Amino acid sequence: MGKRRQLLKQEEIKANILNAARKVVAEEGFQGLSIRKITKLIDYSPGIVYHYFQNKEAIIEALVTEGYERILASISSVSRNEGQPEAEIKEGFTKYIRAALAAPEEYKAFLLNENPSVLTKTSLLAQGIMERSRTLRALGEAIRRGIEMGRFAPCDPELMAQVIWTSVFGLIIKIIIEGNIPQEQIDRLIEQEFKLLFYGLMVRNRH
Amino acid sequence: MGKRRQLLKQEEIKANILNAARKVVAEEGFQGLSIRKITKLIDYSPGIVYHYFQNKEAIIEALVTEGYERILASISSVSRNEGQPEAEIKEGFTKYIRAALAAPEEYKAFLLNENPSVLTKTSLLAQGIMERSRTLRALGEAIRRGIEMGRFAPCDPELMAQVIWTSVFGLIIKIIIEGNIPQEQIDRLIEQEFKLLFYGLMVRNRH
DNA sequence: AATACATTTAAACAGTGTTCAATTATTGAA
DNA sequence: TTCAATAATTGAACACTGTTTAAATGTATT
Repeated sequence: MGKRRQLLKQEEIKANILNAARKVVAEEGFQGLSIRKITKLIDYSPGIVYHYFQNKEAIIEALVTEGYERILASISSVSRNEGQPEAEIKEGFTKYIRAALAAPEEYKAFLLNENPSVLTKTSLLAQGIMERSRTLRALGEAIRRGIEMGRFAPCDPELMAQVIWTSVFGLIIKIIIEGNIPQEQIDRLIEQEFKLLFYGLMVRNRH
Repeated sequence: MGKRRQLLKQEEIKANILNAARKVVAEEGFQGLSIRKITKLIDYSPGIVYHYFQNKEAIIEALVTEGYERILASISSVSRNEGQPEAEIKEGFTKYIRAALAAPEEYKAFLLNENPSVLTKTSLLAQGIMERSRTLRALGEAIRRGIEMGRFAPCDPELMAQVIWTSVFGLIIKIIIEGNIPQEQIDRLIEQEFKLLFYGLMVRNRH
């Protein structure tokens, strides 16, 4: 039956739809995306979309997931720097922040989940939460190690991890929302953020 | 001509429209809001809205501004605690956080400005930025006072204010997005957040 | 070639925001 | 009170939106 070929073709058309969607979003943003615009771009009739996607949200979800996965991938590329927990934490989050800032629309869309016509709170949110908890665990362990090494003051590592995550989170959103912040100031903000957080973590009575 | 009465009536109808809009939003959320639903509720025809508001966004903006103004009002009620900058900062932000969490939809909508079909980046955003910068200034001054009093380590007060604001910001968004976090844990998060931030601010060599 | 199956379409449905000429209600002056 | 002017309101229309579905087309397999 040539089923393999058929499957390939299906994937091809799915990709075409997503490509067209990407194009529309790139030009008019998520709110400018419509099924008819997509199908006009690939010379199909509107109905076709519903043979390859369940609905419009599924398309948006695919696009957003794409961007968010790029961000998540940047986390997993963080090398375990066994020696210095501060460096590991800082490096990891800096990468995360930069990745998030590189795909602001998708990051925002991901956050705005369950909000005005963006996403349903299904797979993507679940995935994000899972991935976040994984990051939180890694962060918590790094803090725990810092405490054991005597670099950080005694504290609840998991709670501290949440607090740090939260701060990073706010930093990203702030930068995205504010928009047009010069790179130089972004760097300073990141630098100061970690400085403050690490000072807060570190044991007292140090230089 | 009874112009005063006319003005009153206009305001009355405007209020009716907004009330109806509030009702729809309360039941179906912002994405469920439509002009026809509003006018059906007050027994008018759809066109009437455009004699009292420029467009749908103006209605949404009015609703969101309302919620956000409540939040901002909570800031201005913070008493200047000249003696203890930490207490002043903590009290102020705690109030702000609680107010934001009390009107999560509006707070989110305000943030999501320029995002999917929520708001235009006009008055509201400008207002938010102004109000924020005012808060930032107050926060910066509190930090400066803390430094002068020898409680905080020397630093750039304005930059530190931004960093702290950012963290608070992240905390709020996190709690709103996550949803269904027990009050008890929210309190712990707030408590820890400030603990970490203040530890970071405080001078070294202290108990 | 005929049948079975997958793909694609066109049209329709119910809804959206918005505009505008026409209608109705209200007002102030004669 | 009547009449003209003005303001308020309507209803229909326009150009969209997402989604469904019967019908038509295309494509393999027997």
